Amino acid sequence: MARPARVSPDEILNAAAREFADRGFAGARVDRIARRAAVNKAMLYYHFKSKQQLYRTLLRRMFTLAAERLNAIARADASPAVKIDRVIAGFATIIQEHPVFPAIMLREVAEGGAHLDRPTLAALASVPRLVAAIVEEGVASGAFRAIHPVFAYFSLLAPLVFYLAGTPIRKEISSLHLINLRALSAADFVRAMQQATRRSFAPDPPARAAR
Amino acid sequence: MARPARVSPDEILNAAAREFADRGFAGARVDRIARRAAVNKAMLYYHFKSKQQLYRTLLRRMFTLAAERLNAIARADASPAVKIDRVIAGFATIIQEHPVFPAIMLREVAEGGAHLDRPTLAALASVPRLVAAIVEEGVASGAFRAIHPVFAYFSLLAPLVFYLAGTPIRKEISSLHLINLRALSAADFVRAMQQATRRSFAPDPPARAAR
DNA sequence: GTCTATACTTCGATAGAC
DNA sequence: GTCTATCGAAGTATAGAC
Repeated sequence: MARPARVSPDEILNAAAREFADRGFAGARVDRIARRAAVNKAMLYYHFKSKQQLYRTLLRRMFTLAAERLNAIARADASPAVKIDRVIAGFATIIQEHPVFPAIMLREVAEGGAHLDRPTLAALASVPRLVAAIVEEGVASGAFRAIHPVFAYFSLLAPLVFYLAGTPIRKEISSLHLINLRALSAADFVRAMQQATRRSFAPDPPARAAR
Repeated sequence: MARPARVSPDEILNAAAREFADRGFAGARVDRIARRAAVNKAMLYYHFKSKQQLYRTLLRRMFTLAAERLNAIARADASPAVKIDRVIAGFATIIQEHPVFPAIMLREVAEGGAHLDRPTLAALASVPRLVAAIVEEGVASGAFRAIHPVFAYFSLLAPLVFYLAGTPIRKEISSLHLINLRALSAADFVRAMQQATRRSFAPDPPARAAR
């Protein structure tokens, strides 16, 4: 008694994610999302009341997923430095599992959150809050020097997102021979981020016989 | 014999910069650009043959300006570490002089350079090339540890752009009381970036009596 | 739940007078 | 160089049959 194959809203959301990542909210075409999901437009509007609501649902999911991963890292029994290593690797893992995330994040930052409602913004806000909690824990315990949690958040997340979202443009620039740069894989980039952050967050060695 | 006040293409470009920053290429409306520049649409099309050409002209200017500033820094007589401090401050200065830049950069990275032609991409590519030259100089002289130039470029630029472009969404999140974070001015952020980068790039102290 | 056809709107771009 | 008026294309969303 197999149920007839039903088009799940999930397939629409996946198609929407690719379209919004490629073209942004304004550039995304509802027709194209429907075609990518192998659904007709009316079906899409049956599951989601508008392009905007589809977008909000998608972003709320993204942010919630990231917050759940970060929450697991923050609650684990590990030193702040190890947690920060895991945060960096965790962001990279999420992005590799969902290659559309960086472009969507970049665009939404540029939009100033214009298409987001309160619950979506709340889901978004929990991401920096969790990172800040780890940083503050490390600063309080002396594992880190005095780092501003907001600075920590941006210096951790931004290079990863920028680098990974920038892969297409980097490929284009290098295929036009406009610049010749040594290869740098995503895994290399993560390791470089971890090394740089460990050095950047480390407390100063106490001045010899201070005071 | 004052010339009659003529609408300069520059005013159209300034209006276009704000519109493209606020809404992206796809979301930008030619009518709105014209209205913002106090010009009618036909006038705009008299100076620029299409929305795309207007966009390309704008971005080529942006990248060229940034490359010129970086070039002056790279050629100066200073240590690599000081040059990197100046690169960070220089990016921040350019952004403060042109507050529309971050959003446009974020969007263009997300677009994968889709709207750019070869000369515009060439202007863009010279920015990471100049940063890479400074980093490679520092690595070669022993002033820096072995830093990958591409990693250096992204870890310098991305946090600044992300942080400054994210100001509107940060204000919205904090005005909704979704998160309560200590203030962090742009100048503070620049100083934090400089400190973090100096620590991150510094060479390892030689192991005591190694070998 | 699923589809076709279409109403209504808005946009990029141009024609043509001055 | 500058303007008004408008065209044709393309977009979001819905009506209504099945």
